[in-house]
Amino acid sequence: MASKQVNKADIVDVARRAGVSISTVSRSFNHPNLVNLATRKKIEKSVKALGYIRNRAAQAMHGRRSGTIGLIVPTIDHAIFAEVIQSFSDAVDQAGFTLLIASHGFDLEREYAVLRKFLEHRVDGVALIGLDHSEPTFQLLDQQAVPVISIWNYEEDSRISCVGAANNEAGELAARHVLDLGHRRIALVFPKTVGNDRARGRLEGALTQLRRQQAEPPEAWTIQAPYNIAEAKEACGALFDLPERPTALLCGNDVIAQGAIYAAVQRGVQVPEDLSVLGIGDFKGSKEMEPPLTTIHFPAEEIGGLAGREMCDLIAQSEDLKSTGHLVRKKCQISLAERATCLPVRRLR
Amino acid sequence: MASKQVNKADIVDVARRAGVSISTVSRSFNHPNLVNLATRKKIEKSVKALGYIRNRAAQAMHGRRSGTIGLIVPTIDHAIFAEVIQSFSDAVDQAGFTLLIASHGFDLEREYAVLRKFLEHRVDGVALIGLDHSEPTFQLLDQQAVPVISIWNYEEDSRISCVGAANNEAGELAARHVLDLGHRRIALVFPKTVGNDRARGRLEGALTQLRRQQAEPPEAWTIQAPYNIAEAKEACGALFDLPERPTALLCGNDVIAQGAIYAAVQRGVQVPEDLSVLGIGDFKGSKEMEPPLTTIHFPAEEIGGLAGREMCDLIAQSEDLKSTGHLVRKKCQISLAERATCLPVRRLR
DNA sequence: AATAGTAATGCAAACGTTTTCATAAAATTT
DNA sequence: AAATTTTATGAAAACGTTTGCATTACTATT
Repeated sequence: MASKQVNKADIVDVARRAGVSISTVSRSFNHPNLVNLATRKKIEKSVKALGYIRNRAAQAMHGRRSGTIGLIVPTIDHAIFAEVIQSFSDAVDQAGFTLLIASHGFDLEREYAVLRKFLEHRVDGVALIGLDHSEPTFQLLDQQAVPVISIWNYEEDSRISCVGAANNEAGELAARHVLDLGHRRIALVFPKTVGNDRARGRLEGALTQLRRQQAEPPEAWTIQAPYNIAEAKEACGALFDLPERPTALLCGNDVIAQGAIYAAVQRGVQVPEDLSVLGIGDFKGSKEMEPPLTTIHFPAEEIGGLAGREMCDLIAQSEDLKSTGHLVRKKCQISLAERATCLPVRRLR
Repeated sequence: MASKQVNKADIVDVARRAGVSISTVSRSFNHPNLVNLATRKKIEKSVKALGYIRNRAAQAMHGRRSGTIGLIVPTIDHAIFAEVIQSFSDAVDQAGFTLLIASHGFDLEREYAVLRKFLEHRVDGVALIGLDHSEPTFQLLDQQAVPVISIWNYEEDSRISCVGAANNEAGELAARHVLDLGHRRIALVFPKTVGNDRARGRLEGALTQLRRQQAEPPEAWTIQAPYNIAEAKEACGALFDLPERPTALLCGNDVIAQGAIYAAVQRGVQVPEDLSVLGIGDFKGSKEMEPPLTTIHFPAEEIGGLAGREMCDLIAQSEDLKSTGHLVRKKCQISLAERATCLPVRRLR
């Protein structure tokens, strides 16, 4: 209530109060070394007194960068994305950028719409999750020539720059582990794969490996579960109620694995004695579960951080526009985190 | 590689190509009804052909709103914030706003810095978590007269608008429940309370209630654990190794409760038979745990959504500046979610 | 047929900066 | 002491929009 005609101070006011021209004020922000120390002090004082805050929108209008980066994710509200968002955010924050975030709920058309919105705001760069995007999305990115990076997936022939891991390798690694433990009766629980190259890659990798060793699961043992504990628990429950039970369960991610384990506990199925469960992802908390979850470790924090820094580099490069549009691709290593939910299969019972 | 002199199209180009003035083009975007249908079509065609994307930075410069809202959270990477961020994001998205997000890692000075950054970007509104903020933060908000809302906490005499629940009530409710079950040997595990009014409120509420019934826990049974499964598990482990063990454990939030249960499982302590555990928050997955966690339900989604809509209203009001700066406060109801981790205390053994 | 409205458009100022160029003053070199 | 370089500043154009005002061409009213 106290202040009423607030919000007004602009660079002109600052200049007037300091008794200098606006050029000098602007310069004292952007190239302080070009202005006399005494003048700078006066300006600083004036800024303080007026509560002046620079207007980046006005700066951006000068072909200067907006200082923002847009991040588009399927959803914020999942352990794994939250982690990657956090580390990406920290990385670009450190470089002085401000992060715009939007989620599209696994809908590629909404992704396109969000991208357009971000471009209206003149983001300096765009980050997306995964490599599955609609054709219009790719075209828009190309046409606007905005620096772009894909997080989470690595593919050697990706259409845009990417920082991530190879999901098919994760699937393979997972399958190999349970096979190595002697399992042959293996079930698969994966999320829907359309428009989700992460899940698809993992599933394909796993299937390839299983086939190679003649352990492809029957139809009834390949089930779908969304990325969500409650439904995963339910779906796995149904699987356990089948007359024939597998000795090992390969899960598309740790959340599903968690659901599977809860479903098992509920039915008195002992993990790992009666059933081995393997996750993929190694989410926060997976290590601390009881029993600690055996899973494929994805270095989410590393991926997010690396992607953030790479994004900033890409933007810096696009500045001096000699950048011939070469793509950068970084592959992060995944690894098996052997913990307590997998056991060698019991000798022929 | 195909496109090189891209990125150029501005409103002038569009106007030229369509054979009209820029005013007309601008109008056809902002007040379509004022321009002839045929002209509009021509303009539309020109826009498509040139791949023109409006520049919001330039719009914002006209005193128009920037179309952005800034959300500042302690951290993105926690179940509870992720949920509230998601619903807040959805709500403001729906109203056409773009969300700027930054985290401060529970550091109130960084919070101030982030706020400044957001103000440079001329966000139309700011949302913060909780009501604990530094004095400079409050002053800046006041001085810049930017619409602001606090998410998560309700306080009837809050300094800024707020949408949330009363954390002290949650603490009270939690304490009352275990007391009602007959417990008297009750331990408390809470996160650090400095700069965190959520935790503080809960702890105070719980203590008040316990004192009222002469069940205040001894020093050794009031322990601190960060908001993090691994460390919570460790801290609770230490508690369980004490010679005297409580019969009930009141946890500052569900993550800590989860950690506590894991620590118990690890030591063969049966929950709920040997130990009742009560969480606060009702995070995603708490219901699905085995055993399902008894906890105080916080309607995170409701709070986030409500806050988002309220934020948009606040912005709309500040437009017609008759808004006499009155605060809005909304209290969301919490409730006890009785599930399986609490049992009445055994009769005098 | 003259007048008053209305609809559609254009012109130019404004928004808050940055930056190029010009200039004045001070410091350095001859 | 004159000439040159350096340092510090200001004036003004530019960035891409929106919008108030002016203008023109119709349409409806008398």
